[in-house]
Amino acid sequence: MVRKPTSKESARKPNMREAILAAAEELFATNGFNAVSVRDIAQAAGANPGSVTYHFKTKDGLLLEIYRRHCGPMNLRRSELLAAAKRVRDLQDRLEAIVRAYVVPAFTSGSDLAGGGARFTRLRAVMSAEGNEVARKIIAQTFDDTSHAFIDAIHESLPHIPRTDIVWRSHFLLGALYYSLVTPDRVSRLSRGEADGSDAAGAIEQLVQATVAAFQAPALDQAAPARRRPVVSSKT
Amino acid sequence: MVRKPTSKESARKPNMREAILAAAEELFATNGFNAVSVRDIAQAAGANPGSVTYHFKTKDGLLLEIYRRHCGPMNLRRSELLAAAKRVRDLQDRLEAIVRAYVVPAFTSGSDLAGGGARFTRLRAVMSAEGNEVARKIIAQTFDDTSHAFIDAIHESLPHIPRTDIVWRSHFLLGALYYSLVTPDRVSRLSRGEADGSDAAGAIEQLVQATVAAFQAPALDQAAPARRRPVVSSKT
DNA sequence: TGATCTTTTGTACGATAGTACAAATCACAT
DNA sequence: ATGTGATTTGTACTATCGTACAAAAGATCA
Repeated sequence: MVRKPTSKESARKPNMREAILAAAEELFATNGFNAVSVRDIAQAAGANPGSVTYHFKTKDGLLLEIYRRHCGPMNLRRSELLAAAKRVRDLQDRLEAIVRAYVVPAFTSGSDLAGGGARFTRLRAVMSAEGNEVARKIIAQTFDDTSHAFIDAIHESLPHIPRTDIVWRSHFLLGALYYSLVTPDRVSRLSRGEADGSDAAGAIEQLVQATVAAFQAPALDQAAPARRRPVVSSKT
Repeated sequence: MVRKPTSKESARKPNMREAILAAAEELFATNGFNAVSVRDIAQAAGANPGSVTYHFKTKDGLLLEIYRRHCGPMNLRRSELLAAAKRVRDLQDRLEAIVRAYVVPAFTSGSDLAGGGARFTRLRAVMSAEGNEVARKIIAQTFDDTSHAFIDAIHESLPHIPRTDIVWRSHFLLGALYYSLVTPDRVSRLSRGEADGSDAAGAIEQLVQATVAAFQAPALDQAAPARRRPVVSSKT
Protein backbone atom coordinates (compact mmCIF):
# COMPACT_ATOMS: atom_id res chain seq x y z
CA MET A 1 0.00 0.00 0.00
CA VAL A 2 2.89 2.30 0.66
CA ARG A 3 5.56 1.37 -1.85
CA LYS A 4 5.20 2.10 -5.51
CA PRO A 5 6.73 -0.63 -7.69
CA THR A 6 5.93 1.12 -10.97
CA SER A 7 8.55 1.71 -13.66
CA LYS A 8 12.21 1.68 -12.66
CA GLU A 9 11.94 0.36 -9.12
CA SER A 10 12.09 3.13 -6.53
CA ALA A 11 14.55 4.51 -3.92
CA ARG A 12 16.02 6.74 -6.58
CA LYS A 13 15.13 10.21 -5.37
CA PRO A 14 16.18 11.61 -1.99
CA ASN A 15 13.98 9.41 0.16
CA MET A 16 12.37 11.02 3.15
CA ARG A 17 11.52 7.68 4.64
CA GLU A 18 15.16 6.67 4.68
CA ALA A 19 16.20 10.00 6.13
CA ILE A 20 13.77 9.57 8.99
CA LEU A 21 15.01 6.04 9.65
CA ALA A 22 18.63 7.15 9.69
CA ALA A 23 17.94 10.11 11.95
CA ALA A 24 15.90 8.01 14.36
CA GLU A 25 18.58 5.35 14.46
CA GLU A 26 21.25 7.86 15.32
CA LEU A 27 19.18 9.68 17.94
CA PHE A 28 17.85 6.55 19.60
CA ALA A 29 21.33 5.02 19.69
CA THR A 30 22.85 8.02 21.43
CA ASN A 31 20.03 9.23 23.69
CA GLY A 32 17.72 6.31 24.26
CA PHE A 33 14.17 5.83 23.12
CA ASN A 34 12.22 7.98 25.53
CA ALA A 35 14.59 10.92 25.48
CA VAL A 36 14.01 11.42 21.77
CA SER A 37 10.75 12.90 20.55
CA VAL A 38 9.15 12.36 17.19
CA ARG A 39 9.67 16.05 16.59
CA ASP A 40 13.41 15.69 17.27
CA ILE A 41 13.61 12.94 14.70
CA ALA A 42 11.62 14.85 12.12
CA GLN A 43 13.77 17.93 12.56
CA ALA A 44 17.01 15.94 12.28
CA ALA A 45 15.70 14.35 9.09
CA GLY A 46 14.51 17.65 7.67
CA ALA A 47 10.96 16.37 7.67
CA ASN A 48 7.63 17.27 9.13
CA PRO A 49 6.44 15.51 12.31
CA GLY A 50 3.36 14.34 10.49
CA SER A 51 5.55 12.61 7.95
CA VAL A 52 6.80 10.24 10.62
CA THR A 53 3.27 9.25 11.47
CA TYR A 54 2.52 8.74 7.80
CA HIS A 55 5.42 6.39 7.16
CA PHE A 56 5.58 4.48 10.44
CA LYS A 57 2.25 5.08 12.13
CA THR A 58 3.70 5.20 15.66
CA LYS A 59 7.03 5.79 17.36
CA ASP A 60 7.16 2.10 18.25
CA GLY A 61 6.52 1.30 14.61
CA LEU A 62 9.52 3.38 13.66
CA LEU A 63 11.74 1.48 16.08
CA LEU A 64 10.37 -1.80 14.81
CA GLU A 65 11.20 -0.88 11.24
CA ILE A 66 14.76 -0.01 12.24
CA TYR A 67 15.14 -3.48 13.68
CA ARG A 68 13.54 -5.12 10.67
CA ARG A 69 15.96 -3.27 8.47
CA HIS A 70 19.08 -4.56 10.19
CA CYS A 71 18.36 -7.88 11.87
CA GLY A 72 18.08 -9.94 8.73
CA PRO A 73 21.28 -8.80 7.01
CA MET A 74 23.32 -8.92 10.19
CA ASN A 75 22.16 -12.41 11.03
CA LEU A 76 22.83 -13.54 7.49
CA ARG A 77 26.33 -12.13 7.54
CA ARG A 78 27.02 -13.78 10.86
CA SER A 79 25.78 -17.12 9.60
CA GLU A 80 27.99 -16.93 6.54
CA LEU A 81 31.04 -16.04 8.57
CA LEU A 82 30.23 -18.72 11.12
CA ALA A 83 29.95 -21.35 8.41
CA ALA A 84 33.33 -20.29 7.05
CA ALA A 85 34.84 -20.28 10.54
CA LYS A 86 33.66 -23.82 11.24
CA ARG A 87 35.70 -25.02 8.28
CA VAL A 88 38.96 -23.84 9.86
CA ARG A 89 40.96 -26.93 10.85
CA ASP A 90 43.27 -25.69 13.58
CA LEU A 91 41.25 -25.58 16.81
CA GLN A 92 42.78 -22.37 18.15
CA ASP A 93 42.36 -20.62 14.82
CA ARG A 94 38.83 -21.88 14.53
CA LEU A 95 37.81 -20.48 17.89
CA GLU A 96 39.25 -17.13 16.96
CA ALA A 97 37.46 -17.22 13.61
CA ILE A 98 34.16 -17.99 15.32
CA VAL A 99 34.55 -15.10 17.73
CA ARG A 100 35.49 -12.87 14.85
CA ALA A 101 32.42 -13.99 12.93
CA TYR A 102 30.32 -12.87 15.86
CA VAL A 103 32.07 -9.57 16.50
CA VAL A 104 32.86 -8.20 13.05
CA PRO A 105 29.29 -7.84 11.74
CA ALA A 106 28.35 -5.99 14.92
CA PHE A 107 31.02 -3.36 14.36
CA THR A 108 30.87 -3.01 10.61
CA SER A 109 28.00 -2.66 8.20
CA GLY A 110 25.34 -5.33 8.41
CA SER A 111 24.50 -4.81 4.76
CA ASP A 112 24.86 -2.03 2.24
CA LEU A 113 23.24 0.41 4.67
CA ALA A 114 25.83 3.13 5.08
CA GLY A 115 28.16 2.03 7.87
CA GLY A 116 25.18 1.32 10.07
CA GLY A 117 26.40 -1.84 11.74
CA ALA A 118 28.01 -0.19 14.72
CA ARG A 119 25.18 2.28 15.02
CA PHE A 120 22.58 -0.43 15.06
CA THR A 121 24.51 -2.50 17.56
CA ARG A 122 24.80 0.54 19.78
CA LEU A 123 21.07 1.02 19.41
CA ARG A 124 20.52 -2.55 20.54
CA ALA A 125 22.75 -1.94 23.54
CA VAL A 126 20.79 1.11 24.58
CA MET A 127 17.40 -0.49 24.06
CA SER A 128 18.53 -3.50 26.04
CA ALA A 129 19.62 -1.27 28.90
CA GLU A 130 16.33 0.58 28.88
CA GLY A 131 14.37 -2.66 28.89
CA ASN A 132 12.51 -1.56 25.78
CA GLU A 133 9.63 -3.94 25.17
CA VAL A 134 9.53 -3.71 21.38
CA ALA A 135 13.24 -4.37 21.18
CA ARG A 136 13.19 -7.19 23.71
CA LYS A 137 10.55 -9.05 21.77
CA ILE A 138 12.14 -8.80 18.34
CA ILE A 139 15.62 -9.48 19.66
CA ALA A 140 14.67 -12.68 21.46
CA GLN A 141 12.93 -14.08 18.39
CA THR A 142 15.58 -12.94 15.92
CA PHE A 143 18.94 -13.38 17.60
CA ASP A 144 18.51 -16.31 19.94
CA ASP A 145 18.89 -18.87 17.15
CA THR A 146 22.10 -17.25 16.01
CA SER A 147 23.35 -17.01 19.57
CA HIS A 148 22.72 -20.71 20.09
CA ALA A 149 24.53 -21.50 16.87
CA PHE A 150 27.58 -19.58 18.04
CA ILE A 151 27.48 -21.10 21.48
CA ASP A 152 27.30 -24.57 19.99
CA ALA A 153 30.14 -23.84 17.61
CA ILE A 154 32.33 -22.54 20.40
CA HIS A 155 31.42 -25.51 22.55
CA GLU A 156 32.58 -27.83 19.79
CA SER A 157 35.93 -26.08 19.77
CA LEU A 158 36.16 -26.36 23.55
CA PRO A 159 34.45 -29.63 24.43
CA HIS A 160 36.02 -29.79 27.87
CA ILE A 161 34.28 -26.58 28.97
CA PRO A 162 30.69 -26.98 30.23
CA ARG A 163 28.08 -25.33 28.07
CA THR A 164 27.03 -23.16 31.01
CA ASP A 165 30.45 -21.56 31.12
CA ILE A 166 30.35 -20.96 27.37
CA VAL A 167 27.01 -19.21 27.75
CA TRP A 168 28.34 -16.96 30.48
CA ARG A 169 31.43 -16.10 28.53
CA SER A 170 29.58 -15.31 25.34
CA HIS A 171 27.25 -13.18 27.43
CA PHE A 172 30.29 -11.30 28.68
CA LEU A 173 31.45 -10.95 25.10
CA LEU A 174 28.19 -9.29 24.10
CA GLY A 175 28.33 -7.01 27.12
CA ALA A 176 31.87 -5.95 26.32
CA LEU A 177 30.94 -5.40 22.71
CA TYR A 178 27.94 -3.29 23.62
CA TYR A 179 29.85 -1.22 26.11
CA SER A 180 32.66 -0.55 23.67
CA LEU A 181 30.15 0.98 21.31
CA VAL A 182 28.28 2.88 23.99
CA THR A 183 31.18 4.70 25.64
CA PRO A 184 34.25 4.53 23.43
CA ASP A 185 35.47 7.81 24.93
CA ARG A 186 36.08 6.06 28.24
CA VAL A 187 38.80 3.96 26.62
CA SER A 188 40.48 7.04 25.21
CA ARG A 189 40.25 8.78 28.57
CA LEU A 190 41.55 5.92 30.73
CA SER A 191 44.38 5.16 28.32
CA ARG A 192 45.31 8.85 28.45
CA GLY A 193 44.95 9.13 24.70
CA GLU A 194 47.08 6.13 23.88
CA ALA A 195 44.12 4.17 22.56
CA ASP A 196 41.24 5.37 20.43
CA GLY A 197 37.98 3.88 21.63
CA SER A 198 36.21 4.87 18.43
CA ASP A 199 38.57 2.91 16.22
CA ALA A 200 36.48 -0.08 15.22
CA ALA A 201 39.38 -2.14 13.90
CA GLY A 202 41.35 -1.66 17.10
CA ALA A 203 38.39 -2.48 19.25
CA ILE A 204 37.71 -5.64 17.28
CA GLU A 205 41.29 -6.89 17.64
CA GLN A 206 41.35 -6.18 21.36
CA LEU A 207 37.96 -7.76 21.88
CA VAL A 208 38.78 -10.88 19.88
CA GLN A 209 42.11 -11.38 21.60
CA ALA A 210 40.64 -10.96 25.08
CA THR A 211 37.56 -13.02 24.38
CA VAL A 212 39.38 -15.99 22.88
CA ALA A 213 41.49 -16.15 26.03
CA ALA A 214 38.39 -15.88 28.19
CA PHE A 215 36.74 -18.79 26.39
CA GLN A 216 39.88 -20.85 26.82
CA ALA A 217 39.99 -20.30 30.57
CA PRO A 218 39.67 -23.48 32.63
CA ALA A 219 36.14 -24.48 33.49
CA LEU A 220 34.80 -23.24 36.80
CA ASP A 221 33.81 -26.53 38.46
CA GLN A 222 36.99 -28.45 37.82
CA ALA A 223 39.38 -25.56 38.40
CA ALA A 224 40.70 -26.40 41.86
CA PRO A 225 37.37 -25.61 43.54
CA ALA A 226 38.85 -25.80 47.04
CA ARG A 227 41.24 -22.99 46.24
CA ARG A 228 38.77 -20.29 45.18
CA ARG A 229 38.15 -16.97 46.96
CA PRO A 230 41.66 -16.25 48.15
CA VAL A 231 41.04 -12.85 49.67
CA VAL A 232 37.52 -11.58 49.58
CA SER A 233 34.40 -12.69 51.33
CA SER A 234 31.01 -11.66 49.99
CA LYS A 235 30.00 -9.36 52.86
CA THR A 236 31.92 -6.81 54.87
CA MET B 1 18.35 23.09 56.69
CA VAL B 2 16.68 19.83 55.87
CA ARG B 3 17.94 17.34 58.39
CA LYS B 4 17.08 17.62 62.02
CA PRO B 5 20.01 16.62 64.24
CA THR B 6 18.13 17.18 67.48
CA SER B 7 18.02 14.57 70.22
CA LYS B 8 18.73 10.95 69.31
CA GLU B 9 20.07 11.38 65.77
CA SER B 10 17.46 10.77 63.09
CA ALA B 11 16.55 8.10 60.48
CA ARG B 12 14.53 6.31 63.11
CA LYS B 13 11.01 6.59 61.79
CA PRO B 14 9.93 5.29 58.38
CA ASN B 15 11.73 7.83 56.29
CA MET B 16 9.93 9.10 53.24
CA ARG B 17 13.10 10.52 51.79
CA GLU B 18 14.72 7.09 51.84
CA ALA B 19 11.65 5.47 50.36
CA ILE B 20 11.71 7.90 47.45
CA LEU B 21 15.40 7.29 46.88
CA ALA B 22 14.93 3.53 46.90
CA ALA B 23 11.95 3.64 44.58
CA ALA B 24 13.69 5.97 42.17
CA GLU B 25 16.78 3.80 42.17
CA GLU B 26 14.78 0.71 41.34
CA LEU B 27 12.68 2.38 38.65
CA PHE B 28 15.57 4.21 36.99
CA ALA B 29 17.66 1.04 37.01
CA THR B 30 15.01 -1.02 35.26
CA ASN B 31 13.38 1.48 32.92
CA GLY B 32 15.85 4.27 32.35
CA PHE B 33 15.70 7.86 33.41
CA ASN B 34 13.30 9.35 30.92
CA ALA B 35 10.81 6.50 30.97
CA VAL B 36 10.12 7.07 34.65
CA SER B 37 8.10 10.06 35.79
CA VAL B 38 8.29 11.80 39.12
CA ARG B 39 4.73 10.66 39.68
CA ASP B 40 5.74 7.03 39.08
CA ILE B 41 8.44 7.34 41.69
CA ALA B 42 6.16 9.02 44.21
CA GLN B 43 3.53 6.36 43.77
CA ALA B 44 6.04 3.52 44.15
CA ALA B 45 7.33 5.14 47.32
CA GLY B 46 3.85 5.78 48.67
CA ALA B 47 4.50 9.48 48.59
CA ASN B 48 3.08 12.58 47.04
CA PRO B 49 4.64 14.03 43.87
CA GLY B 50 5.23 17.30 45.67
CA SER B 51 7.26 15.47 48.26
CA VAL B 52 9.86 14.61 45.67
CA THR B 53 10.23 18.25 44.76
CA TYR B 54 10.54 19.14 48.41
CA HIS B 55 13.36 16.71 49.14
CA PHE B 56 15.30 16.84 45.90
CA LYS B 57 14.16 19.96 44.11
CA THR B 58 14.35 18.45 40.62
CA LYS B 59 14.39 15.03 38.99
CA ASP B 60 18.06 15.53 38.17
CA GLY B 61 18.67 16.38 41.80
CA LEU B 62 17.12 13.08 42.78
CA LEU B 63 19.42 11.17 40.45
CA LEU B 64 22.39 13.12 41.73
CA GLU B 65 21.56 12.23 45.30
CA ILE B 66 21.34 8.54 44.40
CA TYR B 67 24.85 8.74 43.01
CA ARG B 68 26.14 10.66 46.00
CA ARG B 69 24.69 8.02 48.24
CA HIS B 70 26.52 5.13 46.63
CA CYS B 71 29.70 6.37 44.99
CA GLY B 72 31.61 7.08 48.17
CA PRO B 73 30.99 3.78 49.95
CA MET B 74 31.52 1.71 46.82
CA ASN B 75 34.79 3.44 46.04
CA LEU B 76 35.93 3.04 49.62
CA ARG B 77 35.14 -0.64 49.64
CA ARG B 78 36.95 -1.12 46.36
CA SER B 79 40.00 0.70 47.64
CA GLU B 80 40.13 -1.45 50.76
CA LEU B 81 39.81 -4.64 48.78
CA LEU B 82 42.36 -3.43 46.26
CA ALA B 83 44.85 -2.65 49.02
CA ALA B 84 44.35 -6.14 50.43
CA ALA B 85 44.68 -7.69 47.00
CA LYS B 86 47.97 -5.94 46.34
CA ARG B 87 49.44 -7.69 49.36
CA VAL B 88 48.87 -11.13 47.86
CA ARG B 89 52.25 -12.59 46.98
CA ASP B 90 51.50 -15.14 44.29
CA LEU B 91 51.14 -13.23 41.01
CA GLN B 92 48.28 -15.30 39.64
CA ASP B 93 46.39 -15.12 42.91
CA ARG B 94 47.03 -11.42 43.15
CA LEU B 95 45.57 -10.73 39.73
CA GLU B 96 42.49 -12.70 40.64
CA ALA B 97 42.19 -10.86 43.94
CA ILE B 98 42.42 -7.51 42.16
CA VAL B 99 39.72 -8.45 39.70
CA ARG B 100 37.60 -9.69 42.56
CA ALA B 101 38.14 -6.43 44.43
CA TYR B 102 36.74 -4.63 41.41
CA VAL B 103 33.82 -6.95 40.77
CA VAL B 104 32.51 -7.88 44.19
CA PRO B 105 31.52 -4.40 45.43
CA ALA B 106 29.61 -3.85 42.18
CA PHE B 107 27.47 -6.92 42.78
CA THR B 108 27.02 -6.75 46.51
CA SER B 109 26.17 -3.94 48.85
CA GLY B 110 28.35 -0.87 48.61
CA SER B 111 27.62 -0.03 52.22
CA ASP B 112 24.87 -0.78 54.72
CA LEU B 113 22.25 0.31 52.18
CA ALA B 114 20.01 -2.70 51.81
CA GLY B 115 21.55 -4.89 49.12
CA GLY B 116 21.76 -1.93 46.80
CA GLY B 117 25.12 -2.60 45.23
CA ALA B 118 23.85 -4.52 42.25
CA ARG B 119 20.92 -2.17 41.85
CA PHE B 120 23.15 0.86 41.79
CA THR B 121 25.56 -0.74 39.37
CA ARG B 122 22.68 -1.59 37.11
CA LEU B 123 21.55 2.00 37.37
CA ARG B 124 24.98 3.15 36.29
CA ALA B 125 24.85 0.78 33.34
CA VAL B 126 21.52 2.15 32.20
CA MET B 127 22.50 5.79 32.66
CA SER B 128 25.70 5.15 30.77
CA ALA B 129 23.75 3.62 27.89
CA GLU B 130 21.35 6.53 27.80
CA GLY B 131 24.21 9.02 27.79
CA ASN B 132 22.74 10.75 30.83
CA GLU B 133 24.57 14.01 31.43
CA VAL B 134 24.24 14.15 35.20
CA ALA B 135 25.54 10.61 35.51
CA ARG B 136 28.35 11.09 33.03
CA LYS B 137 29.70 14.05 34.94
CA ILE B 138 29.64 12.52 38.40
CA ILE B 139 30.96 9.18 37.19
CA ALA B 140 33.97 10.63 35.43
CA GLN B 141 34.98 12.64 38.47
CA THR B 142 34.27 9.90 40.98
CA PHE B 143 35.31 6.64 39.41
CA ASP B 144 38.17 7.52 37.12
CA ASP B 145 40.69 7.64 39.95
CA THR B 146 39.63 4.23 41.16
CA SER B 147 39.69 2.88 37.62
CA HIS B 148 43.24 4.13 37.17
CA ALA B 149 44.27 2.55 40.44
CA PHE B 150 42.92 -0.81 39.31
CA ILE B 151 44.47 -0.51 35.89
CA ASP B 152 47.84 0.28 37.45
CA ALA B 153 47.56 -2.59 39.89
CA ILE B 154 46.71 -5.02 37.13
CA HIS B 155 49.52 -3.65 35.03
CA GLU B 156 51.95 -4.36 37.85
CA SER B 157 50.79 -7.96 37.93
CA LEU B 158 51.20 -8.21 34.17
CA PRO B 159 54.15 -5.98 33.32
CA HIS B 160 54.66 -7.57 29.92
CA ILE B 161 51.21 -6.42 28.71
CA PRO B 162 51.03 -2.84 27.36
CA ARG B 163 48.91 -0.51 29.42
CA THR B 164 46.66 0.09 26.42
CA ASP B 165 45.67 -3.55 26.36
CA ILE B 166 44.98 -3.49 30.08
CA VAL B 167 42.69 -0.50 29.58
CA TRP B 168 40.77 -2.25 26.84
CA ARG B 169 40.40 -5.43 28.85
CA SER B 170 39.22 -3.65 31.97
CA HIS B 171 36.79 -1.78 29.79
CA PHE B 172 35.48 -5.13 28.57
CA LEU B 173 35.25 -6.25 32.17
CA LEU B 174 33.04 -3.32 33.07
CA GLY B 175 30.89 -3.90 30.00
CA ALA B 176 30.42 -7.55 30.86
CA LEU B 177 29.66 -6.63 34.45
CA TYR B 178 27.07 -4.09 33.41
CA TYR B 179 25.42 -6.38 30.93
CA SER B 180 25.20 -9.21 33.42
CA LEU B 181 23.20 -6.97 35.69
CA VAL B 182 21.07 -5.50 32.91
CA THR B 183 19.82 -8.71 31.31
CA PRO B 184 20.44 -11.67 33.60
CA ASP B 185 17.47 -13.45 32.07
CA ARG B 186 19.36 -13.83 28.81
CA VAL B 187 21.86 -16.10 30.54
CA SER B 188 19.10 -18.26 31.91
CA ARG B 189 17.42 -18.42 28.53
CA LEU B 190 20.51 -19.24 26.45
CA SER B 191 21.69 -21.84 28.94
CA ARG B 192 18.23 -23.40 28.76
CA GLY B 193 17.79 -23.03 32.50
CA GLU B 194 21.11 -24.59 33.43
CA ALA B 195 22.50 -21.29 34.73
CA ASP B 196 20.76 -18.63 36.76
CA GLY B 197 21.69 -15.20 35.52
CA SER B 198 20.32 -13.56 38.65
CA ASP B 199 22.61 -15.50 40.95
CA ALA B 200 25.17 -12.91 41.96
CA ALA B 201 27.68 -15.37 43.39
CA GLY B 202 27.63 -17.47 40.23
CA ALA B 203 27.96 -14.43 38.02
CA ILE B 204 30.92 -13.18 40.03
CA GLU B 205 32.77 -16.50 39.80
CA GLN B 206 32.17 -16.75 36.07
CA LEU B 207 33.16 -13.16 35.50
CA VAL B 208 36.31 -13.38 37.57
CA GLN B 209 37.42 -16.59 35.94
CA ALA B 210 36.84 -15.31 32.42
CA THR B 211 38.33 -11.89 33.08
CA VAL B 212 41.52 -13.14 34.67
CA ALA B 213 42.11 -15.26 31.60
CA ALA B 214 41.37 -12.30 29.35
CA PHE B 215 43.91 -10.14 31.17
CA GLN B 216 46.50 -12.88 30.85
CA ALA B 217 46.05 -13.17 27.11
CA PRO B 218 49.16 -12.35 25.11
CA ALA B 219 49.58 -8.71 24.17
CA LEU B 220 48.23 -7.69 20.82
CA ASP B 221 51.32 -6.22 19.20
CA GLN B 222 53.74 -8.98 19.98
CA ALA B 223 51.33 -11.86 19.42
CA ALA B 224 52.48 -13.10 16.01
CA PRO B 225 51.18 -10.01 14.26
CA ALA B 226 51.71 -11.49 10.80
CA ARG B 227 49.33 -14.32 11.59
CA ARG B 228 46.21 -12.36 12.54
CA ARG B 229 42.91 -12.26 10.67
CA PRO B 230 42.76 -15.88 9.56
CA VAL B 231 39.32 -15.80 7.94
CA VAL B 232 37.54 -12.51 7.93
CA SER B 233 38.24 -9.25 6.21
CA SER B 234 36.70 -6.06 7.52
CA LYS B 235 34.34 -5.42 4.62
CA THR B 236 32.09 -7.68 2.56
C1' DT C 1 -4.79 18.74 -19.34
C1' DG C 2 -7.07 16.53 -15.84
C1' DA C 3 -7.77 12.45 -12.78
C1' DT C 4 -5.83 9.74 -9.34
C1' DC C 5 -2.54 8.37 -6.66
C1' DT C 6 1.24 9.12 -2.94
C1' DT C 7 3.59 12.13 -0.05
C1' DT C 8 4.26 16.27 2.71
C1' DT C 9 2.57 20.03 5.43
C1' DG C 10 0.24 22.44 9.08
C1' DT C 11 -2.34 22.37 12.89
C1' DA C 12 -4.89 20.68 16.70
C1' DC C 13 -6.18 17.61 20.56
C1' DG C 14 -5.91 15.10 24.75
C1' DA C 15 -2.54 13.18 27.90
C1' DT C 16 1.19 13.62 30.66
C1' DA C 17 5.54 15.69 31.84
C1' DG C 18 8.37 18.58 35.53
C1' DT C 19 7.86 21.82 38.78
C1' DA C 20 5.90 25.53 41.87
C1' DC C 21 3.36 26.82 45.81
C1' DA C 22 -0.13 27.53 49.37
C1' DA C 23 -2.53 25.00 52.73
C1' DA C 24 -2.72 21.20 55.87
C1' DT C 25 -0.41 18.15 58.95
C1' DC C 26 3.08 16.37 61.88
C1' DA C 27 6.92 16.22 65.54
C1' DC C 28 8.66 18.02 69.35
C1' DA C 29 10.87 21.48 72.72
C1' DT C 30 9.23 24.41 75.99
C1' DA D 1 -0.97 22.83 75.77
C1' DT D 2 1.06 25.39 72.46
C1' DG D 3 4.09 27.47 69.22
C1' DT D 4 7.47 26.49 65.64
C1' DG D 5 9.82 24.52 62.10
C1' DA D 6 9.90 20.32 59.12
C1' DT D 7 7.24 17.64 56.19
C1' DT D 8 3.34 16.17 53.40
C1' DT D 9 -0.64 17.07 50.59
C1' DG D 10 -3.32 18.88 46.89
C1' DT D 11 -3.60 21.38 43.05
C1' DA D 12 -2.39 24.18 39.24
C1' DC D 13 0.57 26.00 35.55
C1' DT D 14 3.07 25.64 31.41
C1' DA D 15 5.54 22.81 28.12
C1' DT D 16 5.87 19.08 25.46
C1' DC D 17 4.56 14.54 24.26
C1' DG D 18 2.46 11.06 20.59
C1' DT D 19 -0.83 11.01 17.36
C1' DA D 20 -4.76 12.28 14.21
C1' DC D 21 -6.42 14.50 10.23
C1' DA D 22 -7.64 17.72 6.64
C1' DA D 23 -5.59 20.42 3.22
C1' DA D 24 -1.69 21.36 0.04
C1' DA D 25 1.76 19.72 -3.05
C1' DG D 26 3.87 16.46 -6.09
C1' DA D 27 4.00 12.72 -9.15
C1' DT D 28 2.10 9.51 -12.85
C1' DC D 29 -0.41 8.14 -16.74
C1' DA D 30 -4.79 8.26 -19.69
